[in-house]
Amino acid sequence: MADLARIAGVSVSTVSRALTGKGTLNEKTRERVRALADEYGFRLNVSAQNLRLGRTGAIGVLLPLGHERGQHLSDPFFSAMLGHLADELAERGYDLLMSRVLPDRANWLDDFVRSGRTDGVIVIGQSNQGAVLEAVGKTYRNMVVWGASGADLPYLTVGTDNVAGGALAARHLLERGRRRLAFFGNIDAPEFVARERGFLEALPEELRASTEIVPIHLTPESSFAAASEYFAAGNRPDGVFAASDIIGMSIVAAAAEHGIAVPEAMSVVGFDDILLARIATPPLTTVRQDIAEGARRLVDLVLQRIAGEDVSSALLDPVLIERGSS
Amino acid sequence: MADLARIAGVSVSTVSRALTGKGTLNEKTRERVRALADEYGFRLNVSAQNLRLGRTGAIGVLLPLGHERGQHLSDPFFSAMLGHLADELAERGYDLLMSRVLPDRANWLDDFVRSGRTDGVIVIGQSNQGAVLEAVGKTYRNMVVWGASGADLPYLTVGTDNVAGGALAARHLLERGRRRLAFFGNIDAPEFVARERGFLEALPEELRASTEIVPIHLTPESSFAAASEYFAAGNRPDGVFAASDIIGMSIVAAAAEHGIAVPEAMSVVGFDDILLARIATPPLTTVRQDIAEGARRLVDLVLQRIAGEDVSSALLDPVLIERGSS
DNA sequence: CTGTTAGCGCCTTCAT
DNA sequence: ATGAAGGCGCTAACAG
Repeated sequence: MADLARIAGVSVSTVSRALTGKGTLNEKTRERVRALADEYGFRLNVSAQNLRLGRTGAIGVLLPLGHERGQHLSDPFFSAMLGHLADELAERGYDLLMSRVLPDRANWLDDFVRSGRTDGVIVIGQSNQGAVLEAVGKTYRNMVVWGASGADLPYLTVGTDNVAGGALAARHLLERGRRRLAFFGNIDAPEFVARERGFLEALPEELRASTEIVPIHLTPESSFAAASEYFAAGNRPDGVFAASDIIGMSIVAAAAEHGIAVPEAMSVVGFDDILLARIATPPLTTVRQDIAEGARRLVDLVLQRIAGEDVSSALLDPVLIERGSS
Repeated sequence: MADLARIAGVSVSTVSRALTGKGTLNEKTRERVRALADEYGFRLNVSAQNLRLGRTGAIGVLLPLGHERGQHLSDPFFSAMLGHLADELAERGYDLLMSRVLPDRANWLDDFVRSGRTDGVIVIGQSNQGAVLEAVGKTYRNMVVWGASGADLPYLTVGTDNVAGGALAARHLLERGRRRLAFFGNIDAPEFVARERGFLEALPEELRASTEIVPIHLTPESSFAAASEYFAAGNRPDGVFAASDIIGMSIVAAAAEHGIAVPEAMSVVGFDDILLARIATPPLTTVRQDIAEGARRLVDLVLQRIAGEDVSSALLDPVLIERGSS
């Protein structure tokens, strides 16, 4: 900046005013300095600017991999979310600092927020880190979490109404005349627990008892293996609710291997409505989460918190999308 | 830092030395300062630290969306790459600054690298931005691009040998006795052009002329729509090479709708080997790219360039994975 | 072994 | 309308 000031024959503060557009400055001087800056390929150093302004201009997006090392980012749901977050943040002039974290140390989140690398934090998925989130949420305000909302959590959440989503799946399978039901899902993360609960609660009492809960991992390989094993053991449900589309697709593939026709002999309902659900064979019936809207809310909330505004958590409505698998 | 120095009764430089571990310091003083820092929840401000050190501690990962607005990040290949990059960078103490960019302005890349927000840049996919990459590559050194390698590009590349990959697909289909061939792919980005070229070159001359090139977009919906239209028009190839797994899965789905049995009546070969390829119905034969290795190389190269070392581009070998779709 | 000092590149109050 | 000066939070000579 000093160089440019010398070249333009003005002071550094004038250069600053010309390039940021802030403050009051003669229009001609401003134009002249800007032209010179372009000519010499000069740009303001954003890091220094941010240091001076007491901000970083970045929001951290953290993906805790607590329950599933392989899940996040291999699951199209999370990458779609990440893409939308990137777009939303860019639109508002913020950078997106991404971090996958293996929460081995209990203070991974605390370390991150106190390092001052970002102005706020969006955590995608509670995973099994509920305690950590609560602890940090009590003292750190600029944090929003994608996931299940809770009674009175000390942090903001944005998420789909998972209980309602589970109920949608249950009612759909009942309408299809299915009675031998099963739920496939990871029971470690609150989102999935809520889906299971909503599913069970919407069933008539006698079915609730007979419905099988199949604990499963969230990666394609392991959920396929688990489903395959399940069918190999002779289990023959006629209606399955999968806690994610990836699990749902794995179940369909495993069923094919065991000669179980979908949807004739067994209906499968997924969760998320990832883009691939539409081109699966057969196309997957699923409970849709509005990812774009979710990303928008997450960004809205964290920026409002940074601005010191008063905000509260958001709950999004799920929608059942009927396709060929049921 | 000044506060902590006062509390500990030492100077700020002593605090700095204690917390960074650099320089020489009495072990007792170091411990005392550290304990105090913990007690008061003090952490060094990474931004200020980096400003002083003349670095940012971050690498930019840019995804140009030139040819396909919807592609990147909805394609599991790119998100898998992103995940691996995040892991590799984290392991080396770097942050990952992610940016999806719609290259509407010609100087999107120039703006980014000169803003000084990152120490280096990894661009995922050349898209249709070859000219921009070349221009910036001439003056900016710390850039590595995932994609096709070129004669003498002024920037570093890491990528799969797409020509060899195309040839693998061609030979496989020939072995299966397929003769009515088709290639489905976007012909806008160099990676895909190279796959097509490798495919055609490996065919006997008479087949090369009869092979249909079907231009296609890379999102699941649009590639499904295009494939569906293609079959609806009465086309009946018996061997198809898809430029990506997503396209391949779309083709399988579209074929099912038109009563074309895969693999009996038609073999389909994809490209990438995304996790889902294994659980597709039928499981997808594909040309695997080693994403983890690719990410490692990308990070290696950009960090070596930053360190001023002499390095050169890397080309990875593709492998054919035979599964049920062929 | 530790303290003092001079910046990293920028913005902003206070003068003029 | 512009310039001078101080400082954001930190590190690295240079002294002592």
